[in-house]
Amino acid sequence: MVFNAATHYRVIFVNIHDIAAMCGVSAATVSRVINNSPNVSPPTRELVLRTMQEAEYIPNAFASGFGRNSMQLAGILCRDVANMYYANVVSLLERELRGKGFDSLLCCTGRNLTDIKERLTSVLQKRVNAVILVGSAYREERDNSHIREAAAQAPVFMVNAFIQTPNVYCVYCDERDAMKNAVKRLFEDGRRKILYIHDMAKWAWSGSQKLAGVRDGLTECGLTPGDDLIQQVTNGIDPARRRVSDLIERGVDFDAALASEDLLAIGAQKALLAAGKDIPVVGFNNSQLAECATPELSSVDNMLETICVMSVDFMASLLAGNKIPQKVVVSAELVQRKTFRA
Amino acid sequence: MVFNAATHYRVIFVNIHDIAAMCGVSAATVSRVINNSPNVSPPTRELVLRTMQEAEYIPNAFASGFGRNSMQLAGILCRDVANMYYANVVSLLERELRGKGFDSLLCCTGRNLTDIKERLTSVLQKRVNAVILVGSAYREERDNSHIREAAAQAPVFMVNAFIQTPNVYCVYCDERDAMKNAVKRLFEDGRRKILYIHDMAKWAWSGSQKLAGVRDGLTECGLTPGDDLIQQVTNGIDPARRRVSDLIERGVDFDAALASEDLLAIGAQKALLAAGKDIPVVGFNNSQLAECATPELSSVDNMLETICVMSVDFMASLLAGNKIPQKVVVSAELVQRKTFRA
DNA sequence: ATGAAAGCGCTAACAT
DNA sequence: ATGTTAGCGCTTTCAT
Repeated sequence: MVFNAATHYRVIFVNIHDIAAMCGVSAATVSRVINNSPNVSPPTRELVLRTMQEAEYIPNAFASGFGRNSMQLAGILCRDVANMYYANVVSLLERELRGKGFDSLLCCTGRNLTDIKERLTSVLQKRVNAVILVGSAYREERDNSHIREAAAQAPVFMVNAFIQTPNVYCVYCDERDAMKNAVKRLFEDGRRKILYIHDMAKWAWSGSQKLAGVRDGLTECGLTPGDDLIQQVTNGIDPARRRVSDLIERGVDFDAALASEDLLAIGAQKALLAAGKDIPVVGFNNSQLAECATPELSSVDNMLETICVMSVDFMASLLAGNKIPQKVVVSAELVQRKTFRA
Repeated sequence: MVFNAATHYRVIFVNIHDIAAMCGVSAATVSRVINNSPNVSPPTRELVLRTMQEAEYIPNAFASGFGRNSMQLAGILCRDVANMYYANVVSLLERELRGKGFDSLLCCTGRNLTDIKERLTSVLQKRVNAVILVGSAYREERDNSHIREAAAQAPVFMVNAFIQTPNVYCVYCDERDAMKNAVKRLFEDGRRKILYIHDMAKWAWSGSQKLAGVRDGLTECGLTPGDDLIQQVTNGIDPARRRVSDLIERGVDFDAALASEDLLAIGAQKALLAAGKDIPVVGFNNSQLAECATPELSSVDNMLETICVMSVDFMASLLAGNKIPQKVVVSAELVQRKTFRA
């Protein structure tokens, strides 16, 4: 038994040997009962079970994991769960992982590379069965050696990002294609001057994919991507609103607004509303924010649920010794609400 | 060394003895270096450090925790991180915990009591140093024995909920008082028919606190809480919107709307906007949704950051052997935006 | 069906 | 300053 005797509370842990002693059997037998091995006689099992109950015995999961060399743990890294997008992903991943018997070690890294590396190490020290990297923020522009090194210790799964390197597996949404299609839908609706507003930081792979998609779309429609109509702002409702207001004031001409994130679309929407300008607005992520907007925002759904379910399925499959694809790409879908109907 | 040899990837774990052998020292010395004990000669430390680097040695955190009988882990339970409110709390808790050297085991339980109990056990099996219960959803109306039992294994911290029982520590916002004050502010603004819209499920302590606060406020202002003006709906924008539309259609008279959650306030706001009815609207939680609304929603801030920081500080303090209060209550604050200025 | 014993990777006395 | 040794709680051969 272990007495955890901090000054103001006291906890007694009874262990497998205590139970064994109480039952007059060996620890091995108790272990067999816990892991319901068939090789235990019904009466013995019965006795052990009852004793465990009475003694309020709780098996130590890590000791057990220690013995069998698997902590049944996945490390989930994201920039910040307070961000709705990541919160959604984490929620889905946790649910799927639990369904397969894995616990989730959550780690919010921020965007600082030094911190990220440190957190990666921290997670690997817990001997997680896999590390799951959420979002394209973990893909550095040039040097991804930290990910390669992590992958040397445990399989790495990237949710909505892609890096080609051994033991790293990626499931992501084709955001480039999604943006191209959004532009085309707006074009088909008769729009010829489409404003694209984004918050792409230089290092963001996802951001550059979306931007490329917008350019693809414009080109395919025979439009020229004017500099005025591709606007970069810092993330947030207000920066987007201010920028769009500015554009309107300056007399910049546009007949639709497309954004790289719902939050930005909402900012744009607010500016348009204030100016009495009624044109289509399309966001991205199809988050709850889109429904909160008035009028409700049309938004590109990047299939988070599908992606998360697949990622965890693949993880389990890999851990079970199967071969899995290094890369899976799923297509997005435009969810049409009030601000744009094709 | 341990070879993790699933079919399609291979991982080699080098352990403390490998390093010791490579350096020609004992494992104890390596351990000392890892935990930077002063009792190691500079050259030896140097050698060990270099060797660890070269061998890409990553200490096993759980083995170490095993040895010192503390996993440096906290279990965070919430209904669902996809909910912005919980996401916020989890984010804050994780940040604070990490700052104090604790990892976060995240567990989304849903609202089913059987599931909750199972998850509680699951978390306790990981020998967490503390379990943190987020939200009042964990306080059952009558039987809280599962929490008491958990508290027998590890200190339990409740974020924004309260149960009086040994080894359970609670930090929460005085939502009753907050609601009372919100009502009074609306009264002072000249409002006499205040609609309160909430989604209180019977078991929700937080919900009943808020409702009581509304009643307190009405009473103190000499108003009678008419049944028509206290409306319960299921959570979500649409239910709230529909209900408020109904009320307006039925000619129910009210001159302000107060809600138990921002989401409901947004629903109410949409109905009011559609009906061209311009009256104050006040939400609760001061979530990002409040800023997304148009016009921006005034909302009661329940001091999440303060609460989370205090909770983790207390946890660390308790684990360090100090005495901490079983209950701390903080007051809320009305954040004024477009929909209501006192 | 059950037990004995070694070992998982590390820490923490206790020696020296 | 360094090594030796005995655990931490459980799993897992290998016997019986």
